[in-house]
Amino acid sequence: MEKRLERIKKHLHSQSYKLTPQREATVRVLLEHEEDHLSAEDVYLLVKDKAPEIGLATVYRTLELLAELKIVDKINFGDGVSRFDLRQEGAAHFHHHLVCIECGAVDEIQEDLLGDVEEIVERDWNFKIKDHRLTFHGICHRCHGNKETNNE
Amino acid sequence: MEKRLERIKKHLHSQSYKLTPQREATVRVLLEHEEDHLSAEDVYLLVKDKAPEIGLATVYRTLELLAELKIVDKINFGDGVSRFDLRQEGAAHFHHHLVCIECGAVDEIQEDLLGDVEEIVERDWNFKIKDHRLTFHGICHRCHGNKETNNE
DNA sequence: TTATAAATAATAATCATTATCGATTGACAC
DNA sequence: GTGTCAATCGATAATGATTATTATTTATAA
Repeated sequence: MEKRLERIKKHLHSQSYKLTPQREATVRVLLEHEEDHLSAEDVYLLVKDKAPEIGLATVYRTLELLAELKIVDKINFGDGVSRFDLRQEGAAHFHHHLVCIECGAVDEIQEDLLGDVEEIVERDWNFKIKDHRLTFHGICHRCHGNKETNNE
Repeated sequence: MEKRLERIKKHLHSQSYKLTPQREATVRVLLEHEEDHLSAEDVYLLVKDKAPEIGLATVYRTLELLAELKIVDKINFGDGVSRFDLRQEGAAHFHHHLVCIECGAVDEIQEDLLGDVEEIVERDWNFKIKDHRLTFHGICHRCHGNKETNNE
């Protein structure tokens, strides 16, 4: 964790940004909640535990900065808030998501899966892919197990 | 076009909803701008030409209703507004999008492409897929042609 | 026609996000 | 150390998309 923080610090410095205490506290929260998909408000509340004097605007500014540097990805599941997700270090592509329409859980798929599809899109549509967003909506394995869903 | 409108009318009636003049005007705008990805505000302004007395809230309500009935899909490209896209009649799956980071153009991919991927996800993650969202961000064929992009 | 529920227009309210602005901080020159 | 400058910050106002409210209108059917 300290290693990743150190690398993020270097990444910021390479772009002439500083890792201020507020930014560090924000990054730490993201590192500690890597599995979650926190909204800016969520992050704000968690950061306040570490740095009670931090302002909401600073959290927004920091998340925006981290997104710009591709350290986090800003995603939207259609519920009216943006969520922030740490990009896997060294991952060539942004991971995918499984959103359960029963319980609301969001699971991640780290596997690429889109290799062939991207090849087709680049060739047939002459489109140079820089990033992607893939989200499946459906019933997760937990809800799926709880009750038989034979309809449709 | 009238045929599709008629079918949408039937679809509404089957759920005990009426195709009021305001709703009809809204659907007509969507049919006439099938290629576009209009925001609620966009739709509102266009509908006002047909039905000047319509209220913004009615457009929102109508779009929400149409989304609920799966006649349109609500999508979000991360620019702060929801956009509404008519679902292709008879299409098993929602189509995909290519968003150009140069010019902002949004193109559609009607081909499925995800068949194999969905099979893997359903099997390996035990996730019952009901819907999906796939968007590629990159350089479209128009911008791609204008200047050589050899970086990266 | 009259009762009733659905739908509407106008507009107020909400909520996430962004902009503003004065204060603070840290790096560096002197 | 002190001054200067730019980056950053906290507080909060402003914005803008969306939703809720409410009184009114419309459609439907007895």
